[in-house]
Amino acid sequence: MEQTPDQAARLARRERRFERRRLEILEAAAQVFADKGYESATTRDIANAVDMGESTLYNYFQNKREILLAIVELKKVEMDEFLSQIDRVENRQELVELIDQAMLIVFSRLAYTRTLFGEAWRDPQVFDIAQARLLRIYDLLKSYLDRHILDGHFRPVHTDLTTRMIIGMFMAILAPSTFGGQPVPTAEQRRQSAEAMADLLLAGITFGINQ
Amino acid sequence: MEQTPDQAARLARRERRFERRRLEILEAAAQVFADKGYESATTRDIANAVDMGESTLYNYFQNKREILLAIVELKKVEMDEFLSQIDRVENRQELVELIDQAMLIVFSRLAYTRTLFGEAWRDPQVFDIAQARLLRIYDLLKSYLDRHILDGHFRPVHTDLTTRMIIGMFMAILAPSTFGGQPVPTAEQRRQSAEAMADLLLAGITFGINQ
Amino acid sequence: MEQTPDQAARLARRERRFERRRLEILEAAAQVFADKGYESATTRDIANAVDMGESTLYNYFQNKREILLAIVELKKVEMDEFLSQIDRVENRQELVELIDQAMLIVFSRLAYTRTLFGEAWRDPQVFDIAQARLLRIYDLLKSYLDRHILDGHFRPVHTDLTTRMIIGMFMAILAPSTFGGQPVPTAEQRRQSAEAMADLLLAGITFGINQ
Amino acid sequence: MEQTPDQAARLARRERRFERRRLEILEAAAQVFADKGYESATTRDIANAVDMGESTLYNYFQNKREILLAIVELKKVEMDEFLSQIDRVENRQELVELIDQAMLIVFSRLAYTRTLFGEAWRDPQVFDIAQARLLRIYDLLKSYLDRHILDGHFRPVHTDLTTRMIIGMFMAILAPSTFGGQPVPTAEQRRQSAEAMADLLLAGITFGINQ
DNA sequence: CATGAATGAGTGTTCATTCAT
DNA sequence: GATGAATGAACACTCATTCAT
Repeated sequence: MEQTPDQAARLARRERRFERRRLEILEAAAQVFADKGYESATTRDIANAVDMGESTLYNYFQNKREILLAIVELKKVEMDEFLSQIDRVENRQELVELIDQAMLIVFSRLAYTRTLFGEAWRDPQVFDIAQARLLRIYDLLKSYLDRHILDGHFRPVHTDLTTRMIIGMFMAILAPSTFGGQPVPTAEQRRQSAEAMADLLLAGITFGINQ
Repeated sequence: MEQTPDQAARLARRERRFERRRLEILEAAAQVFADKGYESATTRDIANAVDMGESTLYNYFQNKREILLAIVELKKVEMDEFLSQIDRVENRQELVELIDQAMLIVFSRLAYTRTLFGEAWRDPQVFDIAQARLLRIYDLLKSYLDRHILDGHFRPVHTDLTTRMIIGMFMAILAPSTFGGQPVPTAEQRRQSAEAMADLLLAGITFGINQ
Repeated sequence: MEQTPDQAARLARRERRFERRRLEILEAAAQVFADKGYESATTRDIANAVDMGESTLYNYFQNKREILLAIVELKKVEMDEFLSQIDRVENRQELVELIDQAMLIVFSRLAYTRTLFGEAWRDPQVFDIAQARLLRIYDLLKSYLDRHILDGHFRPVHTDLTTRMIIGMFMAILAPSTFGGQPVPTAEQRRQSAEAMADLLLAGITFGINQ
Repeated sequence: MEQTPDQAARLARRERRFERRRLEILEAAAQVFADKGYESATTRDIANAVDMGESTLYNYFQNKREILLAIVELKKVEMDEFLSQIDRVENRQELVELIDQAMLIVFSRLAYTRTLFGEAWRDPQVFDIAQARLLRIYDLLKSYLDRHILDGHFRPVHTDLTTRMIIGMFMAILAPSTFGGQPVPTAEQRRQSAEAMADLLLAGITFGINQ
């Protein structure tokens, strides 16, 4: 009851150890889920991947499903934060840069992405999270479009549908690596893809930018 | 050895009955798989959906997996055949029409599509089928682009990436109904989406069409 | 109600056809049971072996088990009848001949024998039949021994145990072909085996026959 | 990394517990297989016999078949070791003793024997094990015969066939208890059987031993 | 905190048998 | 008499989860 400072330190360390171990599990589980899908992945698979006993998992998570949810909630903000930079995009070059960086982020956590979208339409709760994430991105993009249509930079397109199509274009570029088992593109290829996307996108939504 | 006509007729009828029943099962199973995913769907679920005994399924299919494969192989050609009409597309109006019809086809078999793409990245065999289907579409679109770039109708874009992005745009439009649980759009909404897609697409790949 | 002669003939023919078909089934089923064992053999296996529909079997037998019982009851007498000749055996040469013929009989229906002894200790009813058959043989042999001990041809051995051991010797010779998957011996090999058995047997149960 | 002694002790105890439990299962399963046969015996039967949950079995064995194989491999050597004593047999009395002891060994594990021979001609792998065991015994006996024929103690019989027949005689004596459901013989009956066998056997393979 | 052991509730699949045609 | 189709009752096996240690 006394040794407060000592105890507190010990507790904090324990806490950190606990949190670190939790993350290890999530990392490994994300990979397993990405490979086999949530249903096909067994708790034994996960335990093996973290190199711990199966039952030990239950010291860190209530059940298998909670692991899934923890994964998909993880780093939920990162992309949003990054994408808020879109407001600073003022020319083609900056747009290319933004797309390029966004791709990099996705590739840096392929397993998470695969898991998220792989289970989203099975599991309503996961779906909600995926939707929320996409919605955040959707909002950023749409308001960007709206604004620049207003100020005359872009043609008056149907911003709802267009925003969705932009996301579709982006995912189509990522798809081969994310879902198709293709290797992650090199920096050069990534840049090329970003250029192509900016090209298709801009030449469609701006007046005669190419002329 | 004689009664050929009678026997043949009986055999043919049996054959048809068998095939019809098989299709009933596939229809129901596609719905179940679309709802729950292949792994979570049980043979009991399927049997209930067709309103037959669980074991009766095995008179029509060797095992659960064969049902999945039969579903994803089903109607494999329909979309390809339709899309070959793209060569006849010569102006914006015809493009809108084509997109509109393509959407209609997808919506007419939502369960199949969901099942196909839902399992594609779990199951290599399903993946191959999905890829083959997409590749056929990809080829049709890409050669269309290539041709019209040559004859000067389109800007010289990166046709590989652009083709993929076009598919991405299309899927982004379908996504809410296909994967998001949203209701299938009305004819009006469909037309509006087709217009928006043609708009974004053409204004990007043609020279100064808006000017 | 009238055409008695015609009807009777037709009925008799039908009866014969029926009996013939029953035997075909038993023949095929015996082979299947011999190969796979009763439990592992399926009614489908049997139906395939007779080249008929699975359900057609049930026009000839009440159920799978009845097929087994019909098999093991079949030809139950043949060996008994043959062995009653043992009373006429008066010298070594005739004994060799008898053993040789007995082996021939067993080899002529390997499948039946395998089935009978294969299921005998699983199925009490089959066991009873097997036991009854062996008992009949046992009785014939034992009374033969008893008689010839009385008349001084044989040493006064323990006839119960000795009879059983004689049967054991006989089965040991048959075992490789019957249970071991070895090919049925040639006439020459059979004769050699019969000689060896007579040799071991006689030199043991007669006084100084070799001296 | 340090507490080696403690950890090692705990591990060893666990190991022993595991092995003990494995044996319990094998013991019970052997009985079940002996009673019903491998195919008819269910995993539930086995589990009930060991008084554990059905699924718990699978913590000790990969599948039902592995239980069978573990049973038939168990104690594979015991009989061989014992029978190597045959070389020390020099007179009738010692032979009787040997046979008596061999019977005792068989009776001490009736369930194993029944299971082994009950499945041997169904399952090639079990067959191989049964054959190997018999072959070992065959070799010991045959070389014993060969040797004593050479040194003039035995008549020049056909040693291959004779060896097999000896095994047959032995099994014929065991058969009632092993396969026929008869009670295991008393020590007195066992001795009597051994005497009878030695009697039949010796009087056949030795020159005038009775005279 | 870690884990081996145990298990109930399912899962896909088999198979003998029935029945309408 | 022959059979395709249907099915209930099992069966071996899996797996997430619990619990004593």
